[in-house]
Amino acid sequence: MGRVSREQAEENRRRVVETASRLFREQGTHVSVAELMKASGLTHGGFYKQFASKEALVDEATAHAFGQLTQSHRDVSPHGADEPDATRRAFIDTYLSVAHRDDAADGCPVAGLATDIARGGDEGGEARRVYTAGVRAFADRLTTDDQDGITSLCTLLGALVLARATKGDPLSEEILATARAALTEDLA
Amino acid sequence: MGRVSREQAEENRRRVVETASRLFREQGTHVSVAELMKASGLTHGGFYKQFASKEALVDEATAHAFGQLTQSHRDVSPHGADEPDATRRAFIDTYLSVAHRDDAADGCPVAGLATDIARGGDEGGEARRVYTAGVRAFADRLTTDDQDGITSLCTLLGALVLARATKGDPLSEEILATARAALTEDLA
DNA sequence: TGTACATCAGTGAACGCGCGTTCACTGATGTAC
DNA sequence: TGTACATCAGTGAACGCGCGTTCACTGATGTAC
Repeated sequence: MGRVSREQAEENRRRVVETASRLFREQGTHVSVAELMKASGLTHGGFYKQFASKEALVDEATAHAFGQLTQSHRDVSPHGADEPDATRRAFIDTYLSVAHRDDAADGCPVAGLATDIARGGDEGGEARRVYTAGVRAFADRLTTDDQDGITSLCTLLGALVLARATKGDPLSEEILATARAALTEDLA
Repeated sequence: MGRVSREQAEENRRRVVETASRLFREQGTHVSVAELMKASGLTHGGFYKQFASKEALVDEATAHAFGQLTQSHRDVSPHGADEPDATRRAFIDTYLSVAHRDDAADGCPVAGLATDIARGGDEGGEARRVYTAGVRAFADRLTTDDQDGITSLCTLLGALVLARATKGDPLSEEILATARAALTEDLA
């Protein structure tokens, strides 16, 4: 193929990080370098021209996924909205929707990466720090005068994880609907 | 080593299932057959004298883990206890303890196996059915006149998963304590 | 601006290793007489 | 009860395969003049 322009190389690199952040959330960080590169339209050999190791990509993809999450929080933040209750209700309904359950790749990294982060070595690298900061920020966003953000996040996350694990059984939709009702019952 | 007595063979088999049910909860179902057999005091070659495939062991180990869960529910059931509120409080405090966070191997299979079940193929085999039935039974156990069992389970599960993923940061203990408080605030 | 050449992103084969699984072999167990 | 032999749980080497990583090579890009 020969050398590629600097802009093209940067775009290729970005696409690998983006692909990784999606496949890691969907299938876990065990997704292979070869698969990641193929899904990005490249061959696996070039990987180490862009990344020091697979672990470095895991760190970068985790940061990328949490960057997107931060952006989506900014887009529909309960804080300072005209109608905070309606905004919160919309956020909860989206988070606990069938669409979010079925699209882990584009979904919340707190849910998609939880187990891989938990099992990823006790010390844990950059990914663990980014993850923890993301959880804290998420809980803060959910905190209101009436609701504790940490507890709301636990219920949201638990419901999404359980709905994904029981998908295919009616219980899955029941979990989503029940948690949605519980989390929105005090809202206007 | 030569042939082994029928009772010895059955005990060896039981030990493999038991070991698998612990290591799968702790590290995921990616734990290798060789590692599983070694941890059971055997060599890997004999595995297929006892199990049809690794997938069959995953199914059996999942069922074993949920069998233990059912037993522990029976031991400290909120139903029919002399002091139901105290029993429920004790259960929640144990479930959201640092000890349970740090011992996934002997812990709740709903938490330890959630991601592996969710990612384990859309149709999913026996393990998926056992898991779903276990979630339903767990939620039923948590249901009271005042509390919805599904929502309580979502909060419990979410808190445990998040505490494990943020372990090493003070946020981890904060999550456990906050969820404990929220889940027990209405109890006597 | 045009030419000569160095750079380096991407390719594809290869590395050692661990995976799930198979198999020839061992020898104590279990059984037939 | 004692002996002869078939059974089969467990061993350890081997299988094809995919893993993360390395490397010689290609040839368009970027640069020096």
